[in-house]
Amino acid sequence: MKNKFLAEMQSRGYISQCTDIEKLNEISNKKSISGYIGFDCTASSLHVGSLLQIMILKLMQKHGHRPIVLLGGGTTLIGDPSGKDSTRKILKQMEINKNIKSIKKVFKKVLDFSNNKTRPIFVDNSHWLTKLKYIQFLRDIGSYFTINKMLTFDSVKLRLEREQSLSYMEFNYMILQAYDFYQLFKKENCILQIGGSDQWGNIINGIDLIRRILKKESFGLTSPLITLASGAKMGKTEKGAVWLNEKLFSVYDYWQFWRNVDDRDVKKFLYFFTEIEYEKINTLCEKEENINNLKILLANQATSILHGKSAAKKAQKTAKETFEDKSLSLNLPEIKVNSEEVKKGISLIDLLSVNGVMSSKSEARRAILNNGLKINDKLVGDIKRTLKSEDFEEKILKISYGKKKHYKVKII
RNA sequence: GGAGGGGUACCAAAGCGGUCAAAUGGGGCGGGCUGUAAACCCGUUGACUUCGGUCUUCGAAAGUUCGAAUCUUUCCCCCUCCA
Repeated sequence: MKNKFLAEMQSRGYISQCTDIEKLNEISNKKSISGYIGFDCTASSLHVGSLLQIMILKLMQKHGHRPIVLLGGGTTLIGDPSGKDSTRKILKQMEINKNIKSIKKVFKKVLDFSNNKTRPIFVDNSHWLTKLKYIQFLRDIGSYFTINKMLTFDSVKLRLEREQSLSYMEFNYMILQAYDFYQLFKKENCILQIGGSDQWGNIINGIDLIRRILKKESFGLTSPLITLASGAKMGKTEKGAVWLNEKLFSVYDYWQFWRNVDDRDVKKFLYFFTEIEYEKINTLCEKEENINNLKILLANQATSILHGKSAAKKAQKTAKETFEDKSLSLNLPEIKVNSEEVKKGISLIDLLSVNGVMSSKSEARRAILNNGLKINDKLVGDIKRTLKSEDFEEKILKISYGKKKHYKVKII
């Protein structure tokens, strides 16, 4: 297992379980294979929770394999019960289509489309799922599944044990996902399905189905659940979920997210979320004495992968100006005010609550009273503080909320 | 279908007629210390406010009372046990 796809997968810590790693390794070393990962389309963007899977797709490309991205328009209509206590909210077809379009953008940016052999394929399972005929499907596919077995899968078992309701609709989810794999196996010669560790049961079902109908072998592989040193769930910040789409989570915030990871998670994240070679990471971690440099490296690499090099550089520059030089970076998030209002004086509390920096006036008041607000690095302290022309220098001023949230206020 | 227990703020959980915007813990936010880290310590955590207060909140609705998260009725939901 040298220098090849699975070896790197393993060393980077991408593998939790695999149905038959020896055999899969043998095959993937001999020829180019296709593997797929399905993504949920319940939101208009994926978040960092899905980033590991995306990195796996990238890694497939690196080793000459072809990734298939399944944007589950069909299965999102149903909702995967895995790892959920209650039924997910059901989306309309229209919303799902919008989400798929938006989610696709991320893959377009991250994956490589220049190489014919490894160019990713996008598929939407609604193409085949919505055309299914109920009776036909029950006879052709449903007959291969026993309720006895289905009841033993965690996604179902846990719900039943907790006496949480599980609708018949959701109960069918695993069959549909199995059918997806079957379809992709037939259409695209896709022999591998990858997913998060909660997908193990669903993946196994697909493999079984393929074996039973086509008498062919296929493979399943799951990635580990990412755990943080602090025990918290990965991907939460003061700004909420870490989304991959720029519109929902700015490049600067994304860079900051990586810059701020716990010391104990840095090395792991370098393996997970950068393309730096495994050995290189090891030597870097050994040699580097200031872990902050590794965090900057992580932030630059991870941000480059998603938003491109120049955007990452810009974010780093903004961070440097803001935190190291303590100056006002022009790239900070901007709040616009108009010059007429400035002449009259704008209430600081109003400005912050209206622009979403604070969720309410009370919060703004509290922040000021707790010495959490600064204008141009000077403590505010007075809840009646207004912004006047004198506060601005060349029509610009900086407001800081806490140590990490900085905004540029600009007169227009 | 029968018997019991319960629904309280972001979460968990106390309160069981006025002193309750509601104990306590977790989480969040801010401050201190630091390295934009962790740990620790302190403050804060419904909204609005002319900072005097005012308004809305304890599953939903109606009622008793000067006064209800707390009592009554109906309804909805959840849990445990029995059939």
